[in-house]
Amino acid sequence: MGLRKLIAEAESLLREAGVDDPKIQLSKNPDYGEVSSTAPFQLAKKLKKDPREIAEELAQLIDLSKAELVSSVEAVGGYLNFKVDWNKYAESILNEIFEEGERYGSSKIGEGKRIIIEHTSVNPNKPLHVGHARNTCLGDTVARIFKFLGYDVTILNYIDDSGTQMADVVLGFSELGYSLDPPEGMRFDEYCGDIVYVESVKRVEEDPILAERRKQIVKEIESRGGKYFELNKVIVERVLRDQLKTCWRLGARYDILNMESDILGYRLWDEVFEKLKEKGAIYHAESGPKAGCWLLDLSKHPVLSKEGDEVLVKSDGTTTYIARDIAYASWKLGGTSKDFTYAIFGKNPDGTKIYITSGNGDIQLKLSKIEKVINVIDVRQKRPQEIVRYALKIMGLQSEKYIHYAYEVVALSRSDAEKLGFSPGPDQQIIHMSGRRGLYVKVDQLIDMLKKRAAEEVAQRHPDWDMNRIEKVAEKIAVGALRYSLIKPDIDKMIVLNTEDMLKLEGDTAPYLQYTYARACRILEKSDSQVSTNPPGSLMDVEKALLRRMTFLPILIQEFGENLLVKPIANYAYRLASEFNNFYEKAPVLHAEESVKRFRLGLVKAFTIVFGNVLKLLGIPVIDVM
RNA sequence: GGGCCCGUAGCCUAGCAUGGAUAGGGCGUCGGCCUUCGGAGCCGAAGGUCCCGGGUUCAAAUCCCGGCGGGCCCA
Repeated sequence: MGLRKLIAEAESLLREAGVDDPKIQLSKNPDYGEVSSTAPFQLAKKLKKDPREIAEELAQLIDLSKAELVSSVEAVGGYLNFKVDWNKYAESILNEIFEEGERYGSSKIGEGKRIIIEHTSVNPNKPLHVGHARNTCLGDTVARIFKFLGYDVTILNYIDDSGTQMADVVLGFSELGYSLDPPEGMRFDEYCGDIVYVESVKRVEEDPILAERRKQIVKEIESRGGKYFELNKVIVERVLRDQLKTCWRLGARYDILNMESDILGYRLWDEVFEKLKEKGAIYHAESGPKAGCWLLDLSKHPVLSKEGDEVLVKSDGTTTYIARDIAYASWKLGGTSKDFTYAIFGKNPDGTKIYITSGNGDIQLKLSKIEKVINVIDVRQKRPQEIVRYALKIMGLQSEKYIHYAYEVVALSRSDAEKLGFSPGPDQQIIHMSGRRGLYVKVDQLIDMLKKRAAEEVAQRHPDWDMNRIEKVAEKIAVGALRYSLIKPDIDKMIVLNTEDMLKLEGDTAPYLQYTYARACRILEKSDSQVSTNPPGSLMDVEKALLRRMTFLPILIQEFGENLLVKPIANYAYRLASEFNNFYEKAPVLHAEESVKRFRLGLVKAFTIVFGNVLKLLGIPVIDVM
């Protein structure tokens, strides 16, 4: 146990010296030791003394005779800085890493508990664009980390197969003469989204007769019968199968596909409706513009009360999107007596089964011991998600477990919008993507661009490689690059897509991380010496820095359990790679004297373990040779 | 009109939740390092009113209040 042991030791030393609740922090600068305490500042107030004096006194009081890792405590300007015996500390860190291996950084905190994560959830009428990819990559990464924390993770993908967006494409195929066969070389999801959907939307806007026809189609799809319903089913499945190819390419996987039509079909809403009525949370409007509708009473909500009540059932008896979402959310929390039945839709690349809700299915799945339900949905859905949560609370469900994992959208830069044929206004710095207008950059399109760029680099470095090998590596580089650039920024910040910048493979990018890993592999490959965890003498600064960084991982992962943030881990990956490259530059391994060489090989080996774990958590493909 | 989020060098960004010692990086610019483990690398330089103004505190990029600018949601 490296860092955690050190912190525990420093705490206990301070406690023995009489500090009740010693605060320990990581030192910012190696000159201040490994960990420090600001306890003297806290005590200064109570004791009405100079913190510098208190620090001095505490430093004197601390008894180091029982300390294992701490070698000295120094008082500097009111701080207490703990320095370690680096030879012991290094050995302790390396031993822990080698003992834990692939599990290094993981935990058992989630054992016996389930986390449900819904992500992706793209309407099945178009291909995925980069905005969707942010959702998928975030959701998939969150899932990977929860799994590492020991949780049972179930991944849902919600498929809205029965809205106006479906009627648009059904109309295109049935009334506007589009064939169900895409043009040569084009995938069905792209054909459907890029051509049929965009054209259909345009025509409906221009032609009231088509608009009327579309309304009929929506109704028929909801009624679950008739030729439009059947046609819609075909389209949904074909698009969905194509969309999943993109998701898999990004490294994501799914357990269950929840069809919106089945939420209707299984009448989950009826039960929820009765419950809400019982609780007096909904009422039937008798007059006014919303006469005939059933509304959710929001008057007691601290914020939403200012915006009026929310319609759940329209005057024609159909449910709103939010109503269905409340029903679906109740199911996720185990709050409905009815449950879906499933059929098998297919398999993930890792061989695990993907289930799909189905009226004809005979498979039952019981999702129990639910700890959290995480819904990865962009920030524009904040209000509706809050309404859902409020309704759950009224129904007596554990709404605090229902989490809207909100992230900002991906927008287009001026130059990318222009490339797509859009003319931005003079002051328009960002342009929002739009499926309806066909204004978006597709995920596969972007990965392919990255791949081409990466392949050029690989080919240059390995003139002896055949195309197949180059392509394989280039694909991994491209996917890593995209995932990293979508995961790394703060979820509260909009990403303005700039494909030119994105094609760079240097600096703070995934290829840099992958390259660093490959470099470390070369060293291990070229050596046949024994690996040692025992430092032969005093350590170089770059060795200490690398060890220090490696020992942060377990605490970092533990913190994820509290803040659910992926960004700090992406950031950590970069720092760790950077420390390794510094080490690589300044501390020769293979050409060092034997005992030094063995220890450094230990460092390199440990690095590949820790770094490999981190890359896997982030879904960045690990490459031995690139 | 109401609510939410963002604002750190030319550009992008870390740090903000849990206040602490000289605000870290990356791109770009300029200058170095391949007869030692892969130069997708490393080192150095220039570049900062941490949006503005108050407040809390021994201590504020970080917490609180009020503005400004941008984005979003609702009406």
